[in-house]
Amino acid sequence: MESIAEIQRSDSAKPSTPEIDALVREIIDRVADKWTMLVLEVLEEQGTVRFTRLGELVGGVSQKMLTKTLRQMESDGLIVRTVHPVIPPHVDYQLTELGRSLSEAFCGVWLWAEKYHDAVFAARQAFRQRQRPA
Amino acid sequence: MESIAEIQRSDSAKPSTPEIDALVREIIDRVADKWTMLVLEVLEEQGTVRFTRLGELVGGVSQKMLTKTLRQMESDGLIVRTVHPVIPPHVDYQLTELGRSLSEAFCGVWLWAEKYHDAVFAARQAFRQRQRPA
DNA sequence: CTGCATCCCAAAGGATACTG
DNA sequence: CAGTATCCTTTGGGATGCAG
Repeated sequence: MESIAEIQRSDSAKPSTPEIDALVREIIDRVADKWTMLVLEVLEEQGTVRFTRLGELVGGVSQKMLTKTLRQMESDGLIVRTVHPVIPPHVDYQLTELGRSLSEAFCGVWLWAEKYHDAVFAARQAFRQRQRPA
Repeated sequence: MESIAEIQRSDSAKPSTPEIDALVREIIDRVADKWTMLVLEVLEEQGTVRFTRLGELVGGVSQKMLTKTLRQMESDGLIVRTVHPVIPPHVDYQLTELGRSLSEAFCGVWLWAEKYHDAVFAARQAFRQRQRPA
């Protein structure tokens, strides 16, 4: 197993073996999802939330995608889904410890967006100008 | 319609006005993109990289999506695109200060993925078991 | 109320061929 | 080399109807 491949990159900042890299990639792909992040944020702020309310708070999500996203997050261990066997049905969602940790990790991006959105919009405008030189 | 709904959120941890919220949402939508994050990471680690090499390092990206992603990132002020007018053409990309700051912000998610990917996979397996009770 | 199933359309994305 | 243009497949996502 000790091939040359492992030795030659001892200066790498991250000790990413190809296999770990693939795993991490898989997670990033999954997690770098619009609805996942928004649901995560809502649950972080609101605690325990019911299905319909969650859809309202997220905003602009179809119930189809909401269901899909929630199932996926549940499968990934980010949230717990609790069904109260009453009529009418009552289902609520909340973050797991894992979910909270991801929310915290993503917080940096959120703060970045809050801090630099105007810089981004300015850059876009400048870019458009550059593309249209009369 | 709702009457009290607007007043009751003065205790929110984040001072998000509806307008800022929409802007931030827009940025998150844009930035919570698979290829954007991967390109960002490659450029963070490698510094200045050429088009083809970038595609190789990112891995699994079609040149169509790579081009699209790069254009978008350039427009958003995350990267600079430098064209060297030689034959054959030589174009390289590097992060701007803004791009580096986003990379840093996203670093938390990266570390999260590295730390918890096995927890996620375990959760998935447990979930599958739960769904197949005989 | 919560969601699954279906139909259907629009957008994302891959493969390939071609150009400066 | 660094794209653009084209075609085609996959996925996203809205609408509706229905069940528990």
